[in-house]
Amino acid sequence: MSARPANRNPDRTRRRLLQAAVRLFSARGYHGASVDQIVAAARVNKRMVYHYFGSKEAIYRAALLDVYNRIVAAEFHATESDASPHDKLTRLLRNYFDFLDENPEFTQLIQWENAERGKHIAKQKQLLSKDPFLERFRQIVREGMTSGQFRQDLNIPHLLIHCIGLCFIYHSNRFSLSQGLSMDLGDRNERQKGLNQILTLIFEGIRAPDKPASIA
Amino acid sequence: MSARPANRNPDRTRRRLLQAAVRLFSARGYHGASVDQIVAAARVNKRMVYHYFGSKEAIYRAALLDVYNRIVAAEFHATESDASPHDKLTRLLRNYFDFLDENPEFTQLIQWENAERGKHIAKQKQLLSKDPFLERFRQIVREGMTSGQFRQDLNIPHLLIHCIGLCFIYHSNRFSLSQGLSMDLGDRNERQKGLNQILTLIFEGIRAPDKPASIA
Amino acid sequence: MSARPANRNPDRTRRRLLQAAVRLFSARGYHGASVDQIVAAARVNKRMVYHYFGSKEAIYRAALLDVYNRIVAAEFHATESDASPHDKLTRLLRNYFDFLDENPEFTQLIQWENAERGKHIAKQKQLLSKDPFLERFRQIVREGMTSGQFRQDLNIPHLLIHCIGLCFIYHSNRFSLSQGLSMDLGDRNERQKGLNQILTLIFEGIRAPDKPASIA
Amino acid sequence: MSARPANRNPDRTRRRLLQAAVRLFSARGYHGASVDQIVAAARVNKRMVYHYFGSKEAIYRAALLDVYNRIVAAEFHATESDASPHDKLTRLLRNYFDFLDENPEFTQLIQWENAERGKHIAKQKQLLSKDPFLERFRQIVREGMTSGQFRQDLNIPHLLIHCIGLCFIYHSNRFSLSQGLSMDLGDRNERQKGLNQILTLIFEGIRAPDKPASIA
DNA sequence: AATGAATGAGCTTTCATTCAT
DNA sequence: CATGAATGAAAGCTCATTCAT
Repeated sequence: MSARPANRNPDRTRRRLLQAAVRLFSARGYHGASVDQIVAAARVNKRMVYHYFGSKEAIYRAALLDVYNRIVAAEFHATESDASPHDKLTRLLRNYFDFLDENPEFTQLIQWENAERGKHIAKQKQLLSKDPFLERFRQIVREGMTSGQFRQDLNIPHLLIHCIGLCFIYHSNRFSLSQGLSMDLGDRNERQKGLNQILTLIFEGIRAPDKPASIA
Repeated sequence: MSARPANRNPDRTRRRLLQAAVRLFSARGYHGASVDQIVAAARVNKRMVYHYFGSKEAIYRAALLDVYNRIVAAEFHATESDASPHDKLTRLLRNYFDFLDENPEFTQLIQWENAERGKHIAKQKQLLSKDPFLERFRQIVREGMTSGQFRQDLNIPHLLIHCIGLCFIYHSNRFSLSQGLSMDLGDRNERQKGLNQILTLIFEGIRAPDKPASIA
Repeated sequence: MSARPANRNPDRTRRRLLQAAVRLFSARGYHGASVDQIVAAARVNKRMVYHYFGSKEAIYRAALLDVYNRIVAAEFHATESDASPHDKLTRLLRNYFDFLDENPEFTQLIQWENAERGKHIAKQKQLLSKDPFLERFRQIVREGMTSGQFRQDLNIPHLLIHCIGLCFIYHSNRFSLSQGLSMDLGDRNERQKGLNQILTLIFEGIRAPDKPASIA
Repeated sequence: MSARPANRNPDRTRRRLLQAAVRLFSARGYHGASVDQIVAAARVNKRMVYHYFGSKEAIYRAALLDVYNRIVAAEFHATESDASPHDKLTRLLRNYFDFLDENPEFTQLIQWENAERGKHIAKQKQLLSKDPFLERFRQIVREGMTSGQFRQDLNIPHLLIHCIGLCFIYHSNRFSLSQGLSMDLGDRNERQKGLNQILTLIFEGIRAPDKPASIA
């Protein structure tokens, strides 16, 4: 028979903390965001961070895991199995590009994390173990190579890196490029223009030498 | 016959501070590196940071400017004017890729700075005003388009972004990719393998449709 | 059976801080007293200043408010309603003079604050809104004017300033006057001697021209 | 044959420092003004403070002495010897009131110094030894007492304190009074209105009981 | 005479964390 | 489960002062 009926809501408290952590860590990085700011944004007691997560680093890793789960959930699976490798890959890349577009918290946390030389990723074994994008990419490229539509000498892991690089740069270096090139990469139309040329570049770059270009 | 001969050397003091700042800020970012750490690394009195630069943010911007000056100094000019656009571009991209390889402080500071949404770059007007890589890239691609060796429908700014993205990703996302792909992008050989495929990709991707592939 | 029984007492901590702040700020002024000195005097952790008040300036304003509340609490009300205006005013002035005498922290903080051109007072709206001394003074002087015992041409606000000035100077300029006049204004008897002449001065100065002097 | 002809001007340097010190110490007090601010305002090298004065406290005392010299220089002597004590005193008080009005640096430094309990005055023996206002005041009041125009029971030192208090309060408590009385004591007209009533108060207060009021 | 470099102690404030209730 | 008090260390920065030239 407590005086205050039910100010306790463990799920909500934890969820709020995690949301605030994702927001602030992605915006300011590990050192740039303080525990005080997180609990203020989540409007919960500071002690709760230690109750639910244990330390600042732990809640940071939880935030990292949370955004990773978003790309896992994305799955990129909506490709009909009877489409051509070209069409499948087009779709996959568009989906990936759009995912980055729509999930700036993911993009930014990855960038902070790489800037810190993967310090926290290394301690979080679950991470990146089964990125669906990676797996689907491999399958499709192999299929294209087997069917003879793609070049035979492709190094798939590096090609994957190239695709990621082509998409990622629009977010990771958005500010320095915008300033250096006097254009606004914050504009979505500009980014979509970039994506279209990325697709041309990739497909011209990987199609088998004797195959015609746009048939595939 | 002074007791301590090493005293009183303003140039050296300033240089040491800047070096230490470049090193620490590139490794840990603005919030991750403290003034105390910088002066300890530079082995000068803390007060000197404020004497020579005025604030932590000011020495950070000085560090940013310093690494920018390195890419300006690189110039990438060693291309013979009678070479083909293909050869020129190959050389330029190799030089750029190698520059990133050999200047991790540049690469990382750019990454931290973009992670902070270009907060400090915006205040430092000198920055990126005349990146030599940009200019040379434009010239060469225009030449290739004019001579008919490159496609006519290329969007040059975005193509530049693509090239930068293809090179940058090997450094910017090195740690998350290494973990996700179970390969070591810290290995230079691996990166050079990537660069070779980048060149293929680019030149297949941009050459004019009816031109043969490897002649250019 | 706790080891240290004195722990964990928020009221006491806040109270101690405020007391120490009043003491030190009144003795040394805003810039002359440091947070370190205040927490040392209060024997609490330095962090608590920011926990309870937020900043040095905020605890200074709290100290200012605290001493103001003392003069509000004084009220100066012990005047019988059937006494003459002369007697009432005598009593009021004696009470005010004695209040300044017994509350050097009030006197000094007001002086510091005026020396700083009222910088902090301006931000603290609660201050001085209803000083009881002011109100009672107005009432009594009006009564004396209405009854014809005081001059009709009195400017009440300025008369109030004069009374305050006559009392305040014994504290505000105590040190420069003591030195210049070779007398010790720190001596209470000396001050009471001054008060007696103040009363003569005031009542001779304000009584109606045709009224006899010492009857009233 | 020095390279720089004559950047040396010891008098000017010292004068600049002293001016800046008077300005800043009167505005912010001893602890509120820093040596850095003073040399910045004086636009001279910081070392010069120690060259010409020796320490921060020494230049503060020099500033104190400088403003004291201003009241010494004022002298308040322009009273014709054949005027009545009443007229002489009127003139003296007006001059003093106006002096305070026109020398806020004097007024404020005295206030800071008293707020610090005369800490520095005590070390500066020259100060206040021969304040001309004090001496002239004594003479005039004695003359009025001897001639029978002023009361015989006046305590001259305290009367002097009263006069100073009546004048000083308009400056020393200007800010707290302005707020408490909802009037602007920064306005010169308002202050002159106060001065007029001060004169009435004083002369009514001190004139001999049987003498008519306004003849003198 | 004058300069600017250099210093160590101290400033106000914020950090991540733990304790008591 | 939840709260707010409490802590010591460290943050960025300024202090008055001295040294070398």
